[in-house]
Amino acid sequence: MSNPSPTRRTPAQNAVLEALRHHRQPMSAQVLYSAMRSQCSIGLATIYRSLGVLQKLGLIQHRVTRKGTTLYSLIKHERHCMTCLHCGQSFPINTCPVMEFEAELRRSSSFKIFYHTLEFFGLCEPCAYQVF
Amino acid sequence: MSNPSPTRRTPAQNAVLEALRHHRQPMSAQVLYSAMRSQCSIGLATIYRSLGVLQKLGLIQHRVTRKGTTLYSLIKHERHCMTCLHCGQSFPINTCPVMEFEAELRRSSSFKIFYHTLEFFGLCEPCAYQVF
DNA sequence: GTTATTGCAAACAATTTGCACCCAC
DNA sequence: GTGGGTGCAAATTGTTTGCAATAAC
Repeated sequence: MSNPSPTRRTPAQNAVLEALRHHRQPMSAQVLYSAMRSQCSIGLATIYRSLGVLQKLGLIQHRVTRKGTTLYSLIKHERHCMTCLHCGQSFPINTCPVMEFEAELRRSSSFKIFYHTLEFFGLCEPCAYQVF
Repeated sequence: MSNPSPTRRTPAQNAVLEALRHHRQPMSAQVLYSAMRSQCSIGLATIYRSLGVLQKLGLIQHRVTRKGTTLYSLIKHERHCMTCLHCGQSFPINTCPVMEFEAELRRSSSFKIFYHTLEFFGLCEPCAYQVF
């Protein structure tokens, strides 16, 4: 649960951040690994460790896919979605109904909020028809 | 991704449902396993399979913890939370700011929504102080 | 009797940990 | 020289799959 308490930003952390900035979309650690691998030399473990720190710095956000893979991205591009429990496909939602609530929560609680995840689950039209 | 298309409710599925109903709180497959094990004889794989089907029937919901474990519970007891990225503790939130949005989404889209998850991430007060 | 369900064990995949090496200060 | 940062490989953990035995209808 606890990474070593960071002192300053390390080269690896910067590299990971840069990669995320460059690719502009949520990526898993493993994908980051193969993507960065071609450029510099970095270990998978280091990527995981860096992601952990960057998250605690409030710089990146995550979401967990249906298969259990964690995707990381720069904070801001909040994009929520509806995910089908059958085919696993995710359909993006372009609005966020939680912004105001989050602001309110920030004011009223001592918890330091960086980001949130919102996901709807159910069946997409084809699957709803097909499954039962 | 895809379980076999269910025909009717199986004994195992009913047992899992009953266990969830009885324990009244989100449980992982593994915990369900050891809990049910003492009562009846059931395999872990069967539990996973049953959970998958029950989910598609719109009977249970899930959320993934910070450690990657999936917790299942009966649909309704929606309880969202704020999770600390450092210590991993989750603090429940008692209201849900998404209900109305979900209803709207149901009307406007052909996706069949069963439930949603909402989670805020950041640092709890002690950790925010301690980490940096 | 045929088909779907189940349990077990093996397989898988994502992530974490132990440890030696190395670099910066 | 000391301490944190890094890479590698091994270990861990949650989940899925293959398959033979079984139960349901």
